[in-house]
Amino acid sequence: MPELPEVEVTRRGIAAPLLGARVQALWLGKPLRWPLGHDPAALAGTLVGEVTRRGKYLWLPLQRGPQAAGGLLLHLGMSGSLALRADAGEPGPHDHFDLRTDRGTLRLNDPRRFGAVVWSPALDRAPAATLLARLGPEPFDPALTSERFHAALQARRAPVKAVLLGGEAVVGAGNIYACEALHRAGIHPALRADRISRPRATRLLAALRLTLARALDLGGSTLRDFTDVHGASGAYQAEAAVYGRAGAACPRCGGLVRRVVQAQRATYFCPGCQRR
DNA sequence: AGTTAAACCTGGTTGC
DNA sequence: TGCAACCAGGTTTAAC
Repeated sequence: MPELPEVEVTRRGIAAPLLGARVQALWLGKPLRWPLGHDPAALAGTLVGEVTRRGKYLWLPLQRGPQAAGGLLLHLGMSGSLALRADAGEPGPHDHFDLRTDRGTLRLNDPRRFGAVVWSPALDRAPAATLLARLGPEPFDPALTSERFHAALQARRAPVKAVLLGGEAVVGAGNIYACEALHRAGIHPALRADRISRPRATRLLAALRLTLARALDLGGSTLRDFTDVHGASGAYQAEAAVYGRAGAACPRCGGLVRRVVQAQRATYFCPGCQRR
């Protein structure tokens, strides 16, 4: 699930209430993608700083008095979501991490356990820096110009859909928003990235930004598991033009939406208005 | 070097 | 109804 909009919706839900919260305890359930890499008890008494996001990762900095105490790098994987509650109760079968603070419990629910919570001494040091090293520019970074985006596409011979998922030209798009952005831009998902003209690259970047911004407005997409920190579902999936709509009519041209498989992932597109 | 497949894990849906 | 097969929002790691 969680693509950039869902992760950002989550960040917005926890940043203010957790700023300055005092950590009382960390609780770990079943193993996630990687071990925490730190003694949970050693983090009790630290204060949470400002939660930030990079790509689909969240960073919760911790400090002990004036001293930085590293932080937690979180990823929601395919099925993860975070909840923040004053009285969280006992963890359920798919709850695998709690950050218990004096402002409530931040709880990770992740049925598939592709998610991760990793302690790192700093955002720019291992292991956090290693995990973030390959990430391309943020989609809303003004420094990501259409020139730079086009240049990044020119460097890749893979299908543009796969390049969007790769996150090197730009981060944030997962399977839903890559399909939706390509549809909005009128670009065929199988088109080689290096065959995309400057004008079309400009159009694709704009389409991606519009798609992600719209999803943010709607609280993200909820296919099954995702909810924001208050338990609310996203609403974007209801207005998806192509994702998950194989055989249905394209809202723009009325053609039939097709489902194909690219790089082991389902791709939905409209052959009528997405051109090579 | 660069692209592709396999791996991690659980549960819901589909089809025989 | 039962059960096997397939599918799902991601990303690292290993293999061509």
